[in-house]
Amino acid sequence: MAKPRSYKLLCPIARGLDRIGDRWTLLILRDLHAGPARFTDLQRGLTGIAANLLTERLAKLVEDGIIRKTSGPHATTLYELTDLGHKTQNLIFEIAMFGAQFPPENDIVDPGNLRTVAVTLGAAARRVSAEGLSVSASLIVDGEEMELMAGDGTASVAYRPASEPDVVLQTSYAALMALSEGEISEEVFVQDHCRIDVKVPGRERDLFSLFSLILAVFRES
Amino acid sequence: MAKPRSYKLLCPIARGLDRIGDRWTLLILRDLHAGPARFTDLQRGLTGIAANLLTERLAKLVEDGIIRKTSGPHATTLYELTDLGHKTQNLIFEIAMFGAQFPPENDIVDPGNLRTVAVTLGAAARRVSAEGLSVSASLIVDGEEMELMAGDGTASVAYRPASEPDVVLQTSYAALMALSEGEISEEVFVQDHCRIDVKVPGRERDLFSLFSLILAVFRES
DNA sequence: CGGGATCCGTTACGATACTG
DNA sequence: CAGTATCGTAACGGATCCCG
Repeated sequence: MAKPRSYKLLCPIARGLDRIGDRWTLLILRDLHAGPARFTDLQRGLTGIAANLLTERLAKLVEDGIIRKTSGPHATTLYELTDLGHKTQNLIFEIAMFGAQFPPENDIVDPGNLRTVAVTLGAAARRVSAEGLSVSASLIVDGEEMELMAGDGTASVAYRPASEPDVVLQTSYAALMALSEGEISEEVFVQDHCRIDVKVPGRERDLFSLFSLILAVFRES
Repeated sequence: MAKPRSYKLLCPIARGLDRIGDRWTLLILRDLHAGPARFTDLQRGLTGIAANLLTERLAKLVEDGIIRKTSGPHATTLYELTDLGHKTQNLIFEIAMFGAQFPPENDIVDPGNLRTVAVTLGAAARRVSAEGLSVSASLIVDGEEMELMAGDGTASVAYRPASEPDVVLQTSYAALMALSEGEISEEVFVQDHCRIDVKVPGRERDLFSLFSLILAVFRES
């Protein structure tokens, strides 16, 4: 496989970049933070990464002990983070906080799935102090289901259908990004860009509060 | 300058990587966290980055508002972080924490200066709870002077000669890395790999305590 | 000597096509 | 679904040259 480029420096930053600094690598890890994924899940989430590159990156990540291959249902292969891989959590969050300060390109290409959304929201949710909030919500973005939860002072987002949600909130990726960019207010978002189905009356207020807190995480960057 | 490669994704992580994800870019920022630097300071600290690449990276970082050019003494040009650039602090620290877990390559090339050391130590020092410690030390690594301070519960490292140090500690880059890798103990480090000159008796104990705390930051990764 | 610009061989990437 | 193979293009790396 020919040895890849390396900085060959003793510096821990350079050593880290030698493992995760290649193009696409951090985005692959980003998607895996949403949970185990198949080759094609990753390929779709990364919008057009060449198959050979994805193969190469995955092989190197496995070799470095950052991810591993496992067997999923129907004899499929799944990739998942190892303990070492999970330690990129904060790192990826910090990149997201930094990157959120820059405007997007003019010609955006849409991802084939929304693992990115679950991961970004999840990273922010983990920083939120959700004291006094209690809600289990199903967040459906462009048809993809995520679970948003708050309780015991902490909040989290998972990339999977919610079980017994108090509130079901449907929206679009575009609206969600417009909200987080500050292009639309929370009021406009709720009024014009959401379909909300309250299963347990009153809990929608906790959901809105949680949304505000998550947004605040990005603003404070 | 031909538009550079971009992920063209809306994801904040991808947007961040579009600015700082290119090869060398994060290492350039790393060195600038030690303070303003000239073109050649950076070139030396990065051990063999091609001049055209450094030029290109610096231009893009300036364009994105992450660094700026200023005038130094003798009509020299200096590069320094903007406010936006300073926000990469945590990001770089997280990479260092992650990277410290991997072994170095077999054939290491030595950097031309030790900005990397000041930045890495400084990032760790900032996380330390230095309650009860008070010391101002001159840390001289392979002849390069840094200032290590603790007081008011916080600690810091600066890439500049110390003014009125309580303790002067001379050591080598190799010994320092062996210590942080756990290859030698703190006792062996102090005994065999340091020359210590105590100006204010007793303060050397605070310095050793501070060293222990900084090392602990890396171990907990 | 500091701060680049230019040139050119090598390597990595990106797109498409193809296979078990 | 999960990759491999091929190939044109873009980026990198090293060296040389230029200018104040």
